Amino acid sequence: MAKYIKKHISRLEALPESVRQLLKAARLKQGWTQAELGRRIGLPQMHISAIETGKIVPRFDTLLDLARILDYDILLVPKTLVPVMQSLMRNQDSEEQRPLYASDDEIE
Amino acid sequence: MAKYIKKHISRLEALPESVRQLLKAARLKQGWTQAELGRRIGLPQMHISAIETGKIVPRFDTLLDLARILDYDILLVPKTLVPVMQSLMRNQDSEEQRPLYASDDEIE
DNA sequence: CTAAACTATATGCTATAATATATAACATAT
DNA sequence: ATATGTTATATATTATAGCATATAGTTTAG
Repeated sequence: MAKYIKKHISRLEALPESVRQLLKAARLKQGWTQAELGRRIGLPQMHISAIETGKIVPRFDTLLDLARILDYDILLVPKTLVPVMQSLMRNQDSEEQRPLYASDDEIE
Repeated sequence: MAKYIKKHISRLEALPESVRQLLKAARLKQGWTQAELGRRIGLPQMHISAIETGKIVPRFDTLLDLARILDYDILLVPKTLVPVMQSLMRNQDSEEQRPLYASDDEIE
């Protein structure tokens, strides 16, 4: 049976820049402060700051809470469909505002 | 300044069932055991099991590693686009196989 | 310029993801 | 039925997300 290779070397890296930018932009679009956003999902202001500045990588459920309160959702999609989805987001972009897609740049 | 409300009551719940089903299905599609999958991203078999069975909620970067090695990606998308994306995934579904989209059921 | 609002950083603590190892439970094949 | 491969559970430790509070910077409004 194959053993894992890495020995206690954390895989941890910061959230992708694009994700953090998007979260911040979405928060500002709602006109919320970090404290106001945190209040809505039960996180202290300090934590929102840490996430936006890349100090920590949130758990998946935390990111999902954040996304949803900010009118986003998180989808697991087959790689083959990613380009199509990106163009969809860029189009909506034209008629609205933001560079709305994320998770494009590498996390490592 | 508004204070957060919840006092140390964890927001933690299991990963959405649909996400866990998808991860497992994608792993099996590749013909990988939990140990083999874990080896590829540096996680012990036990951890893969815990994620698939909903014992833990992984960090975002962990889920991203998992998704990508399984030929998926994670997108943050505006809620307004979710229905379109879902139908896109269902269509590809017809010509391929899985109910490919996730994060639809609630986490709380 | 000063005050107020907001954001980033600091410290200590708690909960839990992640690491490591072992083994029980389950499935599959011979 | 037993050996083999696979998955789930158990225990212990370490790393870090998250909680709570305080405060130092930074930005914005008057």
